[in-house]
Amino acid sequence: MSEVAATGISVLLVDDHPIVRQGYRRVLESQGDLHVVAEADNAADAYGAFKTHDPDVVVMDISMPGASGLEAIRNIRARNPRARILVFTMHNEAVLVKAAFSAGASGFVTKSSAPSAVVNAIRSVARGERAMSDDIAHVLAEDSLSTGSALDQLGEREIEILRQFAGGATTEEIATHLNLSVKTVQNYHYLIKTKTGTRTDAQLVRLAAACGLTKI
Amino acid sequence: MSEVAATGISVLLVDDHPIVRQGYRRVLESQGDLHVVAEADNAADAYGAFKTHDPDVVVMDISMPGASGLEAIRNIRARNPRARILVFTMHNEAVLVKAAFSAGASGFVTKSSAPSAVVNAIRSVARGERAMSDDIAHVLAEDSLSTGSALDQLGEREIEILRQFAGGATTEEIATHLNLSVKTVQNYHYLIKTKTGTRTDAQLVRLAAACGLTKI
DNA sequence: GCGCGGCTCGGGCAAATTTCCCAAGCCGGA
DNA sequence: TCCGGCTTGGGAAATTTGCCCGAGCCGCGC
Repeated sequence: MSEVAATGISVLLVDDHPIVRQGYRRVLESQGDLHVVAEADNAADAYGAFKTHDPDVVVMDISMPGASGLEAIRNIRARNPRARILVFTMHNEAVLVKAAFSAGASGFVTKSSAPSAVVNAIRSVARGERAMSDDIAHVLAEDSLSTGSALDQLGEREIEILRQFAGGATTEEIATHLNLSVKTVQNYHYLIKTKTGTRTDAQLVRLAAACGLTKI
Repeated sequence: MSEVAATGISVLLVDDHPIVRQGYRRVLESQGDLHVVAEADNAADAYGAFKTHDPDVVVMDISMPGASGLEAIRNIRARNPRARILVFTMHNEAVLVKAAFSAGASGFVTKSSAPSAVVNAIRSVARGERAMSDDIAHVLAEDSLSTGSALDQLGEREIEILRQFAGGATTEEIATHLNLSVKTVQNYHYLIKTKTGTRTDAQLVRLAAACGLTKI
């Protein structure tokens, strides 16, 4: 997998939409140096295909049904820490980006990017570099100026409150469950949002779901 | 636009992701009889491109930022009632399908469909037939048998606002996107919650996700 | 031992949002 | 034509949020 220059770059495509995969395949293979050696439409198959084909780069949409794409990244990296994974998705939330990188992704490119940016990102991660699209860099820059870190920064209590909140409980219900004052739960709610850099309850729910804290 | 057999089928591609469009273009043009004559990444441009190129079929993802894709369908059909519009999206919620058809779409195909099903759907709508992918037919069938899902009671505007909200947008952002007052969006928010019987924003997000209105 | 920093718990208070009720315009169907 | 539903918003009370603060507890290093 290291002789990139001589053999071109082998790519594993992971996306849950068949025609999207086929479209990417054609775009990538028209480049000459990029070769799609396998496709997968879910996290489990992605892991299997990675074991079989050992591609230079995995291009993966992390918003797939079933298991979390982040989990797939973790699995692949656990098997081969040298694996290069380029996340390619329509989401551009800072928490997701950070979660992807900390899960072991080498790059993060949004589908809003120009096709040339995507293929360049693939080449970059194949060379072992980190890559991200301009909009993602912007999101992360904004985020680093305003907020702290993602879900790992949360304490036990905060995790528990976030779980119940994302599960649909009201502030009062959480307070009752945990024998806290409503005020305390409200403060935790606020603290969790600032810590995770989410501005909306909906984003918080999505984050919790993306991190496997709650299932939808 | 009627001499389809002699000249092939001209297609206008509407999707907000550049590389997705480029992928579709390659898939469609490899078919021989399909020719992509224009692309657009938003509703307004789609309408302009339709006026300019008068394509046989418009292949459109209705989940675009800004104006509703349903609105774009209506605009195009208002200009030319013989326009053939094939909705091509990842959403498979019955309310969305029904809304698209009542807005004037000729077909509805999900991105989960096999590429062959997509190109066949394009040929079908070009012949003036109605087309939908198997999963959409299944969803509609289920829907017609059920007592009504939670989202069935929602109007088009409510669906759009719910989608954006569940996607993480704030009330003000939604108001800006849709050119409404914040107050109106707030009222919709409240109305949606009462109609769906949810008491929490988190429950609303989960409902939207469960119905395929948004993905996590 | 002692301070430092972290988590946990909550008060306070202005600002913002939500909740609920209401009205008006528009449009399609009976 | 009238009724009902959708869409758009105003108004006012109720609630929550945003951000500040202090207190108790516990581990950790000096």
